[in-house]
Amino acid sequence: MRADAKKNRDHLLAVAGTAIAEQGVEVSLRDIARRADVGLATLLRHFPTREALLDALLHTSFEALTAKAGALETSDSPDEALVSWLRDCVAWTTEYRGVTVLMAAAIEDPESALHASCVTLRAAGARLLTRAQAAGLARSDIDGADVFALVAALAWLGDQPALAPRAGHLFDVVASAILTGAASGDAGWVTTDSRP
Amino acid sequence: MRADAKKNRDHLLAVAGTAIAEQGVEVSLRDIARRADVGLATLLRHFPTREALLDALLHTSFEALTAKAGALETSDSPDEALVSWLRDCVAWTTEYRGVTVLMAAAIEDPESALHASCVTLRAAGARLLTRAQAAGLARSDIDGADVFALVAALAWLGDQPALAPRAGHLFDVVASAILTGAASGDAGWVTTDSRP
DNA sequence: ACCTATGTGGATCGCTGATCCGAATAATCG
DNA sequence: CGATTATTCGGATCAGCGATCCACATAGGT
Repeated sequence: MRADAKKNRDHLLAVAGTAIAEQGVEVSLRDIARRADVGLATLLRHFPTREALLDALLHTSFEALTAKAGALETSDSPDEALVSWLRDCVAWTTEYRGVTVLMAAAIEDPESALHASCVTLRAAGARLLTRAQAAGLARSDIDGADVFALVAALAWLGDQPALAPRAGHLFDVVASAILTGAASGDAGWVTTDSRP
Repeated sequence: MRADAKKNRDHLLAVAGTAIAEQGVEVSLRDIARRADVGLATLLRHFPTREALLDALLHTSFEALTAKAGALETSDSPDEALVSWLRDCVAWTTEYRGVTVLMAAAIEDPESALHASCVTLRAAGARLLTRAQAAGLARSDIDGADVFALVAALAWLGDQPALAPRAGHLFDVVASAILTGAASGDAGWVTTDSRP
């Protein structure tokens, strides 16, 4: 890659990160190009679609989440491992308002630039789920795709200004449904807030 | 209202219903106007915003759901009443792909044309929840807003092509979390599908 | 039959992402 | 170091969106 091209690419990624943090992933690509003092065509050549831009931007985040899942696979409490990883996933999406919709669309679209990352993430979650199920700590009538969908739904809640205040509490509610709660019926130990 | 205006208004509503059924609530307003052989300005004068159009279109559905909730309030099993009404709500949204996002935005925006309908719906659900809680059949650490958010999240799942196949099953999972399952721990009786 | 208040829709605006292509420039070769 | 070539750039343009304006048509009461 030519030096000026790489410079533009890196600069665009930096600017896109800022813009998305401010306005969410649906920010105007023209805005990003303007703020990077670059033509819109240049942005679109480096990243032909919004998904391609996001994939480049979120690649390290995806890797971090996947790595964390790998580390948790040897934890000695598979239920806590699963729930804490799911919580991390939901928490991570809050940094990229609107990303959930794109990921939900990408998981079944092999053409999407985000497809591979989403599939990897789902597989990582599935492994944690399977381990918890094997230990009898998670209900057995769900699979990795179910967990991915539940996390997506909870992440979407966090994206909706009117519903976001409930997202944390509802995560606990849903977590209590995933776990079989052999220890405690209301799964109080995963609760992070203290509403009645 | 002048007779020709009313004719246009009714015709627009009919055409909009068809178009939304085909393409979801984000269908181009220009398309609706075109298909109704009417200028875009005419559509926008009758319904200044997309929300206003939807409110007019969905008004009878909202009334039906609210009425059903009222009827269920005298049911002799508050838990079944709550869950079956929630299921109706989720099922209803599948007829209007994408409506969930608009409703989630409207519930806290008094300016939205959909605001009143959403608030009414939430209140109806809250009454059914309170009744189930009073009978000790629903967990006590959630309120009407939580249930509204959960239904919205499940409805959103049904809107995502990749996640929709799981929506029915995940409704049961979430329902089992809402109910205290005094009768059966895994709330198997609300399950409608038979996946392992 | 007229007259006015009401309704209409083509034209236009600013915005979106997509695409084209002449101009600019980095990298390479003589 | 200078010339050549392949790459990159970005202004211009296109079709689409919703919003708005206003000259024109017409329904309905007088």
